[in-house]
Amino acid sequence: MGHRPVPTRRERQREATYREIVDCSCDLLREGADLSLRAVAARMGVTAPALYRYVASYQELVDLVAFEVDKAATAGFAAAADRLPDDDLAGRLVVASTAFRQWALASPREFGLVFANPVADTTCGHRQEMLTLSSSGMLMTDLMRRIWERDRFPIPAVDDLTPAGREAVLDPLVPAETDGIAPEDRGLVWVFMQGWTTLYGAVTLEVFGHLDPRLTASGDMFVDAVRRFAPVMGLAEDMDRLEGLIRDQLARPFEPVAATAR
Amino acid sequence: MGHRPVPTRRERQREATYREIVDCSCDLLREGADLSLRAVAARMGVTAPALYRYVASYQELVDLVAFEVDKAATAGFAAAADRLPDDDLAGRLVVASTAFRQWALASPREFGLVFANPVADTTCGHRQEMLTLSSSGMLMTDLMRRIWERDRFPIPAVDDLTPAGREAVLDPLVPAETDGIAPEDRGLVWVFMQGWTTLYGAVTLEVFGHLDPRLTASGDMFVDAVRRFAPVMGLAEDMDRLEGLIRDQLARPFEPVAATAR
DNA sequence: CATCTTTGTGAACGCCGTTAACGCTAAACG
DNA sequence: CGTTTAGCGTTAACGGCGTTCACAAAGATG
Repeated sequence: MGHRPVPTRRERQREATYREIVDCSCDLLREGADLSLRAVAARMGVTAPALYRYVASYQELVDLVAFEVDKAATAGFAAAADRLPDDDLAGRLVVASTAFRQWALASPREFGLVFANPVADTTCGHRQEMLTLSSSGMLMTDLMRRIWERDRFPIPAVDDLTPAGREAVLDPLVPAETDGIAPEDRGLVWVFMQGWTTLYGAVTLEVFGHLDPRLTASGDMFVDAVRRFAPVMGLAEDMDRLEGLIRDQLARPFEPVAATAR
Repeated sequence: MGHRPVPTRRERQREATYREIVDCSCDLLREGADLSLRAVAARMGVTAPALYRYVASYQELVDLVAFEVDKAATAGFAAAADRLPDDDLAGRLVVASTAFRQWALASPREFGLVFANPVADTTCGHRQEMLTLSSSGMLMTDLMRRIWERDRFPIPAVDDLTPAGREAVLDPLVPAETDGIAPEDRGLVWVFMQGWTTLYGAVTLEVFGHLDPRLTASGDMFVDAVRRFAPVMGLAEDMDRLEGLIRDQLARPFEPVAATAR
């Protein structure tokens, strides 16, 4: 299996071009310009139609960039969590979530690309992978799973879920880390979704400017949302300490992890 | 004051044109086409530059349409709530919220226009009105306020809020119905915001396709989100009945209220 | 060598927002 | 009443966008 079919010269060339496309796109976004085939092409020193050898349409470029942006941002969230000891799982979770919020507020364009983009056609039969492009979602759900494995906080019984809920947790569309979760414990996946709903809601509200700017500046409503969700994961007792960690993370500017080669 | 400065002929003409612009824009959105000055102009039997006599830019057209779309949609939510007795405030609230969700899912383009639009510049000093364009938000907060006036469910004390929270509830930017709320009861406004965060989050998540389609189809996660918020408003006891109302509303297709003349 | 595939180019099409200079027409004014 | 003027619409044009197509250079393949 892993015998890696040695890339031919052309294949390497092609992959390098792909990376250049993504890099130029990210540069454009970072500079506040808006993403366009022509702009990317120009920056690469190439004409626009050339890009059609690599992406089939503008939308495909957007999807490609969104995927990479999400991956890069997630690395940043993980790095923020790494400031804490390995065994402080709850701390890592709230810090990663806070880093997510700060990234979103600092890079609304990128956030919109990844999370407020009409994610693929709902009618495209091939079991739309990347419901959430998953990279960042995965980080959070993984931490939640490990907290549960340690604390065994109460989760809904699979039989108590609605039929659609049962289906969704037993055979999830998002390719999360659910494989290691026993069928009878799949109520945990429901908690994943509750948490994701809460986090996504709080952050999106702020990014789109539908919250009082003073609260967005202070982060108080975000903290409140986390506080209200904490009991679901049995973290009520720990919450005062956790709020400290959140506030601490809120104080430092979000720093993206440097793009690693390869 | 109310002596209505009888509109001159020109003024009536001008206002009629404004309405035609909005109407044509809505038609375009409804048909799945995308909103553009040229398309609107063409549909009006006019050339594009003519529209610049009415809106200063494309963005201004978007804002104008968003405002009207929100107003019209809100009328639909209110109509849905009107299917219930006047004194069933909690029922009206959940039904209106459910209608909001259904509208959003049925008209994602319009929803995006109103609620996922980089709402004005945050740097524009003039105390950005319409943080949420407010029409629909107003409907919900009004119902919440009336429920509280009747039930007096517990609300946070103003002094328990964070400094930014205090400022935000005492001198709110959103021109809500807060005027009638005594300063010492302004903790209620905090509950408004919590509710808005929850509702906005649940709906946006679904509209942007970041939830398992089976759950979006069944509405189970939406119901769950409402269930988790209900206790905050002291509606836990009533929640089984309310879920019935939600499911009932989920079953009927959302019908926009017919545009009334004037 | 000849052949075929891959990758880029230039020109063009149709759409977009926006600006400018120019008429027409209906209200406003003396 | 006639004359002025402000409001509204026009045509023409600019630059930018995604996208298509026919074609040329360059690389890999036999």
